[in-house]
Amino acid sequence: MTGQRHDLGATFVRLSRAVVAAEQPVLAELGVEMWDYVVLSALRDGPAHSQARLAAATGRDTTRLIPILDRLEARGLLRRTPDPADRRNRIVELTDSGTELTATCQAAIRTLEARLLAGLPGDERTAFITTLERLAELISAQRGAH
Amino acid sequence: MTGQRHDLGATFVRLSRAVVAAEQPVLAELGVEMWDYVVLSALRDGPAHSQARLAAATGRDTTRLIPILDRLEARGLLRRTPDPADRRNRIVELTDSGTELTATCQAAIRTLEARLLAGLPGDERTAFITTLERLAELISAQRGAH
DNA sequence: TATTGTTATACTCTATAACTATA
DNA sequence: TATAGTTATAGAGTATAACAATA
Repeated sequence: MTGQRHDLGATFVRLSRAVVAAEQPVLAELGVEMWDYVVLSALRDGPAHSQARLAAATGRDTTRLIPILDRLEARGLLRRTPDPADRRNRIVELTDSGTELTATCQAAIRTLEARLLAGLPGDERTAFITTLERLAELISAQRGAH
Repeated sequence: MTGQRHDLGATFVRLSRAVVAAEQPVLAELGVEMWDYVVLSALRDGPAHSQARLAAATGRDTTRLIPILDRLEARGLLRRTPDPADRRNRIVELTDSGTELTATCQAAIRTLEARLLAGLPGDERTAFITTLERLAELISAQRGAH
């Protein structure tokens, strides 16, 4: 008997919805949808060697990823080039303008998050973030082992 | 610059999906879907004075709630009775068998959650849960004030 | 007339299954 | 033949609008 008041899952879902709802207008002002941002962020640290890998990294399947990539490519934010080593694969990478927009978005998101977390004392906040990240990895690992 | 590695929203969404995915088979074994469980849980502490309130409490709108209530009522897990004071309203409450099943589900969910959290040291775990609940309330309040 | 619950319709999102090209 | 990407179709989930009962 832990005295937990709510279910963990319900609380996570509730928080997710609240945070996403708060983030959407911030991104919309930059002309970016939530899933655009997820894809751009996934490419921030370097190109994806195939669309399949990018889909796995972002939690979408390949078919749902395509219209997003189409849109972002049409806006000149990323490039899809066939991999010379295996021309079935498309290497996906940010353009300069994509890198710039991604940084702008991320800064805006971080500012918002700081505001959302402002009600927590500083040390509690950092401890929370640390545990949260650790838990996300732990649970992902458990699922992987299913 | 906080040194956060991932976006808060992305981490919450990732965790939500992982936890829900883990919970679904546990509930399915009891013949309960996720949204059934959300509704049953909302009624655990007492009847809802109208379906509209129940919808708000569970984050569904009234139209989406109805088929769920139909199903649970047909299974004899809850009752919808017109409020004598205003017969437009339906009071929704668990039957005895609904109360029993809800308790069984909740116990199963709590067991699963304990397993998911088992990788965290005890004191870190309780601190995390405390902050999580507090943050959920904080952010809900901020949204309410929009 | 306004509101609760209900039903019916339309729309969006997601998943499944074919199709093209490379290997 | 197998795989990456793409396109097309079908299905589930969600939202919008009309309807009946009550106030």
